[in-house]
Amino acid sequence: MDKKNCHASCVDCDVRSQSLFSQFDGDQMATIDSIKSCSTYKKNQSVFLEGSIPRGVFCLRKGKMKIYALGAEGKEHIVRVAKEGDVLGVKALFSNEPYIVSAMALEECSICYIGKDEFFSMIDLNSALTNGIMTEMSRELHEKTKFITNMAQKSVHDRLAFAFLLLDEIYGKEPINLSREDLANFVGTATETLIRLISQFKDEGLIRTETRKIWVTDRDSLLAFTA
Amino acid sequence: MDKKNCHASCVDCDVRSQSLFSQFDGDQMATIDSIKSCSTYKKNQSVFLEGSIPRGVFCLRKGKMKIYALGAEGKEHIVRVAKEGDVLGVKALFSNEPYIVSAMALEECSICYIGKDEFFSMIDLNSALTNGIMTEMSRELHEKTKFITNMAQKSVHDRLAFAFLLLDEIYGKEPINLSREDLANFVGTATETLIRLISQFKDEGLIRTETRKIWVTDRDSLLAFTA
DNA sequence: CGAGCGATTGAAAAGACTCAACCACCGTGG
DNA sequence: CCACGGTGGTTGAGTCTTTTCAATCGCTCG
Repeated sequence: MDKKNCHASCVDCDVRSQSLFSQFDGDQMATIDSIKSCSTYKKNQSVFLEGSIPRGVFCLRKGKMKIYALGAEGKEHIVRVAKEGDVLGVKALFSNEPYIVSAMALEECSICYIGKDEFFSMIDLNSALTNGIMTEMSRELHEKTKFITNMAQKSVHDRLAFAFLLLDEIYGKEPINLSREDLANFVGTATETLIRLISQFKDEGLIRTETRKIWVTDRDSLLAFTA
Repeated sequence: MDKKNCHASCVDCDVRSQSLFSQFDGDQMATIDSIKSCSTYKKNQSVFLEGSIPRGVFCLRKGKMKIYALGAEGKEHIVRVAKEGDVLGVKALFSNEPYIVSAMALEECSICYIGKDEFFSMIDLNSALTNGIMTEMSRELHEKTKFITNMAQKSVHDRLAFAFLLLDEIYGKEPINLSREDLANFVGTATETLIRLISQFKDEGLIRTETRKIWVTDRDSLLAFTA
């Protein structure tokens, strides 16, 4: 594994407030600090692979990751893009089955790791965490359900509009920064089709691009497509 | 509401063994019996509606239900078909948001109901239930993830093959019994397309039909499409 | 028996994919 | 410093899939 260790404390982790771990007090934070490790992953480096056995959870401190599955013919499908503060691998730990998705760093990432046993003992100590996980799971299930309906009924055009809105939130103030291929694999279409639609969206003034960077300039109009 | 009460006990409920409530002892079962109510729903009767506030959970004792969302232009998309033993509405209770899907009886159904407060006090009493719910949620999340990948990448033909396999398991020994329109709304395609594919599947000897009933006759070949 | 709904078929049009070629940028090594 | 090769991005043309619209069929339930 080609990753470097870093030694940062959860206490001053500026993404903690948005994460599952937001509800911990000082003591518990110290505990986490003592059991977690933190590594740096380079762009395109794998964090975990579909089919392998989960041994802990990951907390994304810095950077973006893509979570993807390999469909038929090995075609990659990006299930989601994870951002700072996201905790990955919790469900896999509960379902007690191998990963059904892979995770790869889209840019330089700083990722903390907590082993399975430690994570479960944290749960026993803090019932708020259990509730947080439940809430998180139901929220995610909720989102996926909507997503499936969208996927099933909408044209590629409308799905792309939806994807832009999602990604815009994930990237926050920064521009969306994905390869055309990744974008196509997120929307579920061919790269060429995606490119054609991108220029169409540009012509209509909905987005602005600069090499691979994309800015959403008209959220409302995009939203109208997904209604 | 046009539903009739029935007075059956969980103790001799023959689907309990497959449900979330399988892990209860006699005492707890008696408690549930005392707090639950049970009603009969006729075919095409709504059980709950998208947008309304969840006030409890439903346990499907007998019959099949469709769980669906309304997409753009009011087009129905069937998210799943619930069968005997399925418990519905747990996630909605946790996420504490209005239902994002509706539920309707596909045939005469017998459905038990447990109010929100009672359900949460059950959870407090039996931590195994919490675990069961977590496992259930992660399993479902797992399934939906796979489903999205399938949805995104596969042709209608292959999605239908996948749908037949799913439905075959849900219906068990009985034939799949859905209207062509419901089937189309489950697969995410137009009714006409679905009908054409059905006759194609029949020609290839993968399924057998009789009016609206469908038997899967060649699981292996269907499975090959979804690989 | 007749209305009406679900199922089916046909034909044409639209959407999306594939394949192939070409462009543009970037880093490397000579 | 420049030529080279490689990768990712873009465009065009043809083809296949899927949808749409329209018409017909067939059954069931008053």
